Amino acid sequence: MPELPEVETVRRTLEPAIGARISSAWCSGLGLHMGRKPPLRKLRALVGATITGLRRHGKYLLLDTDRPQSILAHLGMTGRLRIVPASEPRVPHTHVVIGLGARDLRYIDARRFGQFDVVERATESAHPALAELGPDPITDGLDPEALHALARTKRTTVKAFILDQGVIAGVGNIYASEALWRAQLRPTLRTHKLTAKTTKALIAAIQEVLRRAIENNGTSLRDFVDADGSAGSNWEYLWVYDRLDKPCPRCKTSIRRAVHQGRATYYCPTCQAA
DNA sequence: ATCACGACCTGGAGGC
DNA sequence: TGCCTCCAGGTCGTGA
Repeated sequence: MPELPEVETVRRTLEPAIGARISSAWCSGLGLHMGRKPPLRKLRALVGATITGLRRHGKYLLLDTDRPQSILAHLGMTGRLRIVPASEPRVPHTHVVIGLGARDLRYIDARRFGQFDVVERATESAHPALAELGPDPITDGLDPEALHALARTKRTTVKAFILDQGVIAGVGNIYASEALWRAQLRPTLRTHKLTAKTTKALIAAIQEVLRRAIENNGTSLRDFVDADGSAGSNWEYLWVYDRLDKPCPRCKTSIRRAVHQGRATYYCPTCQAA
């Protein structure tokens, strides 16, 4: 579900939690991604700490505290972070509850593909989840020459390339299709065929697609909501994703769907010819 | 070493 | 109504 724009939307709607003091911690006891359980003892050790900031890198969210530790969260496919009154009943699949006085910060994740951890800020860049991440296209920017050089060393497709979190952090399956349509590149194009010019166009397309989605508070195709429970509106603005047989907004050809590496890809067979 | 695939989970949608 | 199959925004380990 959540790609960079959705995580950024969550980050922004969590900002009212800055300044709040952690009053309690609870976990369901069930494992999340790879069966790993959120670290209840480390979370309980943060009782009394104050939340001082919220950062995002790619699809990862970091909640900083006034201690040397930060809380690391990844929403997987169905993860949600919500701020709700502490009196509100827990919905099914609630896996972490961090009490903030009268409010709770709750992590809810039906499929349990998400991640939740406590990290030492001083060494966070060595954390397995963060160590291999590429640059964040919004906060770090993307260097055309570096990306072009990397593309030339690979034999994979351009779609797999931009989905690789070690290359670019934050692009997921929806925005990969959208960015490739915007850049007019065939998803199956091999990366070593990218030129300096098409690499630049690809970077511009990725950034435009992500920025536009952030402006629209993310894409809610099925069940994405922000920390206040609101759905994003970017689904209204998708050019190709989930638009099988609908007209291409550029040339009116029917949008096609193909499966690459087990993931659905939507594209225009006419104007994504390169 | 690189790349593509299946597995990990649950729920919703659609067909019969 | 109910059962069955398929599909889903992510990531990792496996085996080719």
